[in-house]
Amino acid sequence: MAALNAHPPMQENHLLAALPKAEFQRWLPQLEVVSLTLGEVLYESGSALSHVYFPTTAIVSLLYVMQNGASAEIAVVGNEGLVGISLFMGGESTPSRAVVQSAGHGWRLPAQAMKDEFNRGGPVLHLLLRYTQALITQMSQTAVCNRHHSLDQQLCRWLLLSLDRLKGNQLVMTQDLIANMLGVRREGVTEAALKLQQAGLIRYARGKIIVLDRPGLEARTCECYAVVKKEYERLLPDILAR
Amino acid sequence: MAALNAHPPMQENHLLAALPKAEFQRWLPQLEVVSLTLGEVLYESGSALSHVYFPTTAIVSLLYVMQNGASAEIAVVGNEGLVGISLFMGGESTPSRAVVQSAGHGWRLPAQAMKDEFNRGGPVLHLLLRYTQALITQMSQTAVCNRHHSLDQQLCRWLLLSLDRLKGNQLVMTQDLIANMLGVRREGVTEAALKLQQAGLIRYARGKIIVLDRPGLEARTCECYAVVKKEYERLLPDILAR
DNA sequence: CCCGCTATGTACGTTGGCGAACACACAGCG
DNA sequence: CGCTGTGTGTTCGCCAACGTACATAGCGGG
Repeated sequence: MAALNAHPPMQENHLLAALPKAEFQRWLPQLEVVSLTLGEVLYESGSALSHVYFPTTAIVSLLYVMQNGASAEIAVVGNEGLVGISLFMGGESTPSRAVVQSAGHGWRLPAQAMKDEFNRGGPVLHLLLRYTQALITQMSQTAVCNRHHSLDQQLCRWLLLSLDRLKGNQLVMTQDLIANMLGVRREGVTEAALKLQQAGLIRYARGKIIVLDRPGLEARTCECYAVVKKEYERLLPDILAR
Repeated sequence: MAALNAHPPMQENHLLAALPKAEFQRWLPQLEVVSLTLGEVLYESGSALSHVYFPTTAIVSLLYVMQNGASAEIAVVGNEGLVGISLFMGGESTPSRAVVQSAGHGWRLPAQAMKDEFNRGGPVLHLLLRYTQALITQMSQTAVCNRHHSLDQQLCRWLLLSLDRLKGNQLVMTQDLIANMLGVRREGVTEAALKLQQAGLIRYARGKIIVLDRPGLEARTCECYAVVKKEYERLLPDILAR
């Protein structure tokens, strides 16, 4: 773990941190720090992955982009997880796209190293699969939320999910970006955000959002947020104990 | 495979059929034919699974039921797959419910047998994970579809997905049931179904739907259906070659 | 310091799906 | 044979989100 500390600006990735020592040692020589810039595409729909990414301070969205250009977020990945599960699930690619939603850093590992490690079986395999199940829950709940909940509620859910994956209480994120993730109009996000600001829950200006009252957001969001959060805690207790 | 033929009324489950001989022989003594009745709950949200199910002539919906009783379908499983992936993914349970959406039969296998086989690694593990990735795609696409597409389009998608998992061109399914799956009002389904009937694509009465013009449905549905179908074919080519 | 760009705010008519209420019609049962 | 329950059709007002258009306001570079 000393190696991690050798990169002071890097926060940990909790999935990496939970690896048994032996496995981590095997990976270490191949792990590489990368800077992830806003809007950067880590992989494209249908293309084979060259690396898997373990975000530390960055957040990555899994996004589906429709033929007409409209988009919808499937799930979000931060320092609790990894981007590129299709590598070990066996598909090599997915119909979705991975986009950096919040700039920062992460580690990356060559695809082959990940596959080799996974195929050894053992604890790494089980850890990755439990993470994948948590991710599945997030995707399912996104489907439910898209069906039944108001934009106001979804915005709260989205802010909380993002906040959980960052340190501090500030998000660097324009309303236009959020609208793209949620798959709604920018104007809709403006109205919803205004309500939250007027209620004193958040404050924002030109792409910076500061969360003032987190419990207030939790009170306004739908059940989806709690369902996902509890499922991550249930499936990955060793990881999320911060 | 002779054992399957020993049950003439049973159609195959393609996932079972794709198992290597040695593995199949190990499972055989523990496989049990079960009759699945409409509305039967195979597992409940949050409860541990006692068996995994391999539908043959039945269709099973993975459903999330909200606190207020509203529901939304996450994905659908038929003779191409299995119900209970959380067993080998490591979570033992999920926040969703598995409900029989179309009565029929299936095989079931005790949970422990599935876990033991999975933990041997090898081809069964990879087969199951590829299936899981296909299921993930279906879930993702459900989220996208819920966000962006009209009820008319979603009804077509749903009919096609169900049809793909049955033989023949008839569905036994009330509009009320469909509304529950899609998470919409029954009246909405009535209106959408009327349009399809008036266009000569389907014919229905009191819980029986007959598809007259499948290409017509495909022309009316959104891209989601094709995305999911292609991904199943890509990930499970050995299985879906009927 | 001003210009232009980007981010946010506002307004207007439109629409798809909602909730509720009720009409009808067929099937199966006693 | 008529009754009852279940499945389907129809209506009406309502509202959230949409598409479009345009207004303001801060920020950064020339």
